[in-house]
Amino acid sequence: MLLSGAHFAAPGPEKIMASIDRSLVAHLPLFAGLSNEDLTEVLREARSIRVPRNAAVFEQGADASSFFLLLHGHVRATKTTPTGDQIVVRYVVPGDTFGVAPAIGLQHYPATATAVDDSIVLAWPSAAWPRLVARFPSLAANTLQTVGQRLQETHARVIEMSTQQVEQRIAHALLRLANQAGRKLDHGVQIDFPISRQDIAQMTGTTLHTVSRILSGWEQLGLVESGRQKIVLREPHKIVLLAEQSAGDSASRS
Amino acid sequence: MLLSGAHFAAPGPEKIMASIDRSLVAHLPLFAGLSNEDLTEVLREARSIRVPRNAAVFEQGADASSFFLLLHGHVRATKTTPTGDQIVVRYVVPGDTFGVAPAIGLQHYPATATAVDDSIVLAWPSAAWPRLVARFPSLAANTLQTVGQRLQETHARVIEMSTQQVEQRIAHALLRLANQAGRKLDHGVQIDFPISRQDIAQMTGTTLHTVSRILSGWEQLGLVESGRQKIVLREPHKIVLLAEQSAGDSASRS
DNA sequence: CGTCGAGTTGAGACGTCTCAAAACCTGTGG
DNA sequence: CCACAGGTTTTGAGACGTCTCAACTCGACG
Repeated sequence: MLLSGAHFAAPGPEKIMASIDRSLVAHLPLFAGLSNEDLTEVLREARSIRVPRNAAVFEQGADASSFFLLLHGHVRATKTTPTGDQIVVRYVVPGDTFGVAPAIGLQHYPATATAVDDSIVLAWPSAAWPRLVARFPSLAANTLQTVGQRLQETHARVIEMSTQQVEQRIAHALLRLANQAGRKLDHGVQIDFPISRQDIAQMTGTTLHTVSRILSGWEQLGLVESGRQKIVLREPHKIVLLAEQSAGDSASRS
Repeated sequence: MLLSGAHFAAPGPEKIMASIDRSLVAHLPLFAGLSNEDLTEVLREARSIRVPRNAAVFEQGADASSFFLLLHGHVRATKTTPTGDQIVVRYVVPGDTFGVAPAIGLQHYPATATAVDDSIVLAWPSAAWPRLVARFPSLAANTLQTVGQRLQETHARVIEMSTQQVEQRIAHALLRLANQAGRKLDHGVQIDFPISRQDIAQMTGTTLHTVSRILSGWEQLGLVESGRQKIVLREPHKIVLLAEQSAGDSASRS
């Protein structure tokens, strides 16, 4: 399962030969501390790839042949257990690195990355990592910071799952998504990519049924407006209150 | 809340002036790729500190003045939420780094570290990190790998909490602890530091009551032998089976 | 127009939590 | 050396949140 060639032939991601727009990426955390020339040198080794909606960038367990930076679109990282259960690890937003298995010493991708939107990614061959790091040590330092932050976020998720009930967890998840990928509308904030109840269930450790019930409830109260793979937060502030609500104090019962 | 001085005055950790035994640490992942002289130089900046049982190495939210390497003993890292809920992030075993907040760009410790055993730690001042990394880039690369691994482990924990029920999660937790800190006895494997039902509950996202009930059940079946802050796995293999058991297939009902 | 994925909703089962009380163990101070 | 104090563990009983199972609706797309 190499990145290029056969694997990408079927669903259709394709290389784009245009040179990469440096102004788009220069400010990213990954490249902090690099000069303009350094950046050019780093980017020279990357290819830009179009990934159509619902196509996989890489699959869990496959050989970690590349690491990536998302330029445009949205990518969902999921893990599947031997028993077939699946969870959503995170949603990748533009500017994020992902699939950094080579950097953390993994031979194989620990998750599957799927474009949920038509997306554009930069891809470096894994072999480039040690070379680039040797030449530009701040790449390692920057990536360390990023991975450290993700570790903190994942701990936060563990805490949520340990101490909060489903409604609070869903509220948190939606607020996080709205912050990362919210599109401001006049009647609220829309999560700017297709997302199903199932996806939310896999982010919060519950079932799509429970998610559906809770969102239906919120819709009744006018907190959200949701449809097929679409969610708009109409009252973000009230959802924040829901999220912070501790197990004891329940709301008015309609 | 600085590391030295007043903070450590009360419970009694004390500096040990003996030079650090290099043979003990030379093989650790953190130091991979360093020459003997490099190692000497790195160790020169560290102090060795004795931390008595139940004393804190650092507190969540405190200024991240140092980062650490555990030489001897065991340290529990915990996080407390604003509402007072607490979870166990992990148990640190000898050879592990911890409190690496400076490396991942955090100004304050995201968790509290408490010695559960009389322990000995190496401490470097935070200010040393950028200097050491500049001089020995493999430190950053090695730490990146370590943090990456921890991220994987934490994801595994999220998956467990999403897909398994309490009994399986406890089984997994105990097996992990036994692997990391198991002392082999003739009648089983003992977890080699004091650990309460409460601790296990905070590792697995449940209550001490449920942990107690389940361990009592296991004790009936002869799988474990447990007492006050003590657990011996008598039948590790059978516990592995329990851990792998999916939600559907329940055991024989006595 | 039929099919299929996404969402909704009800009813009941079940695992775990909560509340409560008691027994137990261990280190400490009288 | 004993008794007490405080943390740990056990166990019961009932409440409750969420899952499971099941059926149905809706809308998009070929």
